[in-house]
This record gives sequence, C-alpha cells and structure tokens, in this order.
Amino acid sequence: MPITNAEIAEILREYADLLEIKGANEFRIRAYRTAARNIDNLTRSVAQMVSTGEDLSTLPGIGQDLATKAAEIVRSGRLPELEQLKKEIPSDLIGISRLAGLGPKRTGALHRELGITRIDQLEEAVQQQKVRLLPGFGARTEQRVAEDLSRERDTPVGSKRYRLSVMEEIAQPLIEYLSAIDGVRQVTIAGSYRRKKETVKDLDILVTHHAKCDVMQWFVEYEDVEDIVSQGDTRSAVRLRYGVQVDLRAVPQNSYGAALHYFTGSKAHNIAVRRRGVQHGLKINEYGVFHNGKRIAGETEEEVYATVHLDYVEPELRENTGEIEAAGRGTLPGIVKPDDIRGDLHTHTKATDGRATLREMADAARQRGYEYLAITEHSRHVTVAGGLDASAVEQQIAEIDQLNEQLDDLVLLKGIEVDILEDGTLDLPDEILKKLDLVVCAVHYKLDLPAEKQTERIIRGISNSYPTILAHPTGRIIGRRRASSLDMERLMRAAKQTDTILELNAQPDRLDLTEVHARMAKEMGVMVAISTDAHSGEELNFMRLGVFQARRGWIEPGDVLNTKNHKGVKDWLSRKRK
DNA sequence: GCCGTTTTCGGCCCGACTGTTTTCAGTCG
Repeated sequence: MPITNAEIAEILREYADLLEIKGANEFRIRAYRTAARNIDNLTRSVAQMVSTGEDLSTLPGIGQDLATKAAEIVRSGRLPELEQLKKEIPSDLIGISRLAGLGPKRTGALHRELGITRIDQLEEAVQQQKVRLLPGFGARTEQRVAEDLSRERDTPVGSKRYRLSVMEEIAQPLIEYLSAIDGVRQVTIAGSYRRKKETVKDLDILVTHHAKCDVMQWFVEYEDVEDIVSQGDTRSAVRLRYGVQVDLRAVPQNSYGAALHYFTGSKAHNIAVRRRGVQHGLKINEYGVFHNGKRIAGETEEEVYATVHLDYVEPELRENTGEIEAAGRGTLPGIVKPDDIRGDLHTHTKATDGRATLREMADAARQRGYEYLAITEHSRHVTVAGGLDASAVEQQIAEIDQLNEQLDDLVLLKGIEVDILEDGTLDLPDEILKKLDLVVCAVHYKLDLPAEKQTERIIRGISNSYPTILAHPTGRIIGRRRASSLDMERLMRAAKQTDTILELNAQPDRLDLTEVHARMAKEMGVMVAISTDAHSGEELNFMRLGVFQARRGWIEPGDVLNTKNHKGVKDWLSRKRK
C-alpha cells in the first residue's frame, strides 16, 4: 500500500510539533500544519500524484520546499529532517507539551533546563519541586502539571474525542440548564459540534444575557462540573465528570453573529476570513467587524460574511477547503438537508440481527414520513447475525409482499445485504438476487487484506450485475477499527463505471464514507446513498448523522439516491440490470 | 515556509485568562 495522505500529514504534524518545542519561527510551524491539514482534506492521493509526476506545489499551502519533502515521504516513508530533529528534540516531549499548563515554550524550558525527555522524569522533577524554580514557572503551574499527570495515569488517552452522538447527550441537559437561568437570552453550541464533525473534543457554548445575570457563576455551579479550569467575566471553562471540557463565552447581543462565527470556527476558516477582512481594511474579531475602529457589523453571521463579500457559509463547510473561494464566487453548493431524505435503503429486522419486526420497522418509517424503506438482511456467511440463505430470503420476500398490500403510504423494498466473499464472489446466487428490488453488498470478513487485494475483491463484487449499493465501504469503526486499506480512487472509478452507488453509513460509530471520501465521490460523479443500517425503529434517527457527514462532504440533494421519490429510486436501481 | 488587489520581500488572525509578573509571556481556543 502506498503511503496514505493521513500518514503523510501525521509526519508533517510531528515535525511541526517538534519545531515548536525547539522554538522555531511560528509562521514556519504554521506552514507545516497548514500543509498537513490540506493534505488530510485532499480528495486525491498524494502518493498517486507523485507516481504520475504531478507537481505537488500546485496544492494549496504547499510550495517548493514542502513539495520536495512530501515527495520524499512518499518515496521512502520517512522524512530525514524529522529523524534528524528527533535526535535533538525527543518526540516524547510532544506528549508532555500537551499537559495542562504546559505548551511548547515551557516544554522546551523543561528539556533545556532540567534535561527532561520522558514523562517519568517530569513526574520526578515535579515531586522534587524542581519545576517551580524555573523562570516563568511557579508553584501553581507545577501543581497544575502534577494534577494533569495523575489524570493522565487514570485515563491515559490525553486528547480524547467523543462521537458527535455521545456529545449530543452530554450537551443537551447542559443547554437546558443554561437556558433556564433567569436573564439568559440565547444559548448556542458552537465549535466543531456545530460544524457536525464526526468526533468532538470539547463543547464551546455561546450565551447572550441581560446585564444583571451572573451566568458564569451559574455555569460553574452546574451539577456535573468536576473541575473549574478558568473563570472570568466573559469566558469560563470547566471539566465535566465525563472528562469533557466545556468553554462558555458571554457576549453582548449585538456581537452575537460575530461571536457565533468566531466560535464556530474552524480555526483555519476564521483565519482565512479575517485575512480577507484585513485585505478590505477591516478588523474582524468576536465582537464584530470594525472599520477604522468603528463597528460596521456583528449582529448576525450573514452580516459578517457580507462585509468581506462572501455568501453565507453553512457551518459544516467551514474548514477552509475551498468554501471561501466558492462563497466569493457565489458557487457554494446547496448541500443536502435532513428533510430532503425520502427513505432508508439499508435496515435489518428480527429475521437476522435486528431488534424489531418487519411491521415495527415499517411503522417507524411511516412515522418519519418516508416513502420507502428497504429491508436488507445479512446473507448466510454472516453467521453471527443469523444471515439468511436463499430459502429464508424467499420467505421474507413473501412476507414483505403481504405487508406491502396492507400499506398505502409506504413501500417496503425487498433487499439484502449480501456479503462479498474473499474472492470477490457474492454470498448468494444470482437466481435469488434477481428476485429482489435492491441488492446492497458489503464486506464483513477479512477486512485486513492488502490494499490491492481488498480493492480488487470489492470491485469484483460490485461488477456483478445485481448489487447496486456498496455498504460501509471502508469498514472502519470510529475509535475501534481502522478503515480497510483501499485504493479509493480506483474503487470509485469502478463504481462510476458500473453504476454502483456508495453508501454513506449513518451509524454513529461508522459514518463511512468519511467527509473526504464523500466529497471525492461527488467530484468523481459517483452517486451516494445515505443509509442508517438501522437494527431497530429508533435507529432510523441516525439518518441525521449521515446527512451531517454528507453536508461536510459538500453533497447536494441531487448526489443522493434516497432524496429521490420511489420511482426515481427504482429507475436508478434498474440501470445496472439492463 | 507560503504567498501575492501591499506581488519576489515582508508580511502572516485575534483576544481572554492565568500565573508570574511590576508590564507581560505563555497557554488556549
């Protein structure tokens, strides 16, 4: 497998982290981080670009120097300059610099003054109270480091991120609590939560309130607060008992839009917008947009964008991956909304590993106002889920036909989630697949084949004339299982050629396609289906998570199969069998 | 190290809070 964009980006990030501890020029460090982020968000493989001799310096944020370095990483898998720098600045220092109260500068001082290179040496120095003696340090800083070190020991994951769905559960009661405070006007969650990232590290909450309301005091007294990190008049931070950090910012009402824009980020998007402001002679901060010290906007986000001649940018698009240029040209995509969805094309029932009956699933779909719902059980090879063989499929077909006669406002589509076996053949014979309305195919075993084999296996699977949707293409489970190694570009070309649709699986721990892959599908003209893979009626609600992910991938309603009505879906599905 | 409506050098986003400080650096977002 050639090196992935994520791996290249990681190497550049590590280099940036070490440069920072070393005390290098901050703009040079920023250049490495920008390049890493851009490579992460690229919908093309850098390795492939190198192999076809393309000029990497055409990529945003990559000049001659970084093009050379990136090419070297592709060729050898390493960056010699990084190896060299590691001899000087041990990479364990990066972990140390992430401890509370420490940053690159103080970490550099610990290394220089006390010779600290590892975490156990830092623990010892803290115990001996040597740290507080260093210039710029003191007893309080040493204390904070000691506390964070012991927290690290208890829960080793330093920068834990939470799935968006988990964070929603933590955020909801807190929002209700804050909204109920007398004098509070607006409460909004900003940050990556508002941008609907698949995982969220902390909560950024914005409030506006009447003059007399001491919202900060109320905030730090919330019942789940374990630790007050900081407390001021306009900004406070706490750590909740689940370990989640929450930042609260209070702003005047007429700054609400500017503050919301600022705290929604992303950081890269904000920097780009502000730079645009500077070009127009404007200063943009969380209180508003200023021209020669005079406030000219700030009440709404739309106003802020308008001052720099940009269309309003949906939060999900704010990553500085082309949205600012598009907003300037008036060519932003009209991205898909939850209301655009007319049905679900991947669900299970009690016939395999689902928890609801056919009837219950149908009722849940009707309640959501869907026009259609596909029942797609596992095939026999997935023994743990009680996958269906041909005769069991026949039986379910009969049951669905019968139920369809009773339903007048919903069509149940007869489907299957057939396994693509290791050799690329399908787990059920064509004779049974041809009787179904919809064949979803997927890989459930041998997820760790080498990239070339895995890619060929799947391409062989979708080249069969019956499967029309490839479910959870990479097989990743967030925080638990890596994505299969796949040549995504090749796979998507094959999908395009064979009229195969790629699923964006909306299970909260899958969200597979990623936003980068979703955007790649769009650019390559590959149709996407957003499906919940629901195992109960409740799980149909995961649809919104899938839509959020699609929005982050610039997907428009026309790119999504299940925004079409029943006839539109049928027409699309019949393409392959002709 | 990148980049160009300030174009090949000289800029590079902006502010709050904390702790160590007598005016500010570092961290954080």
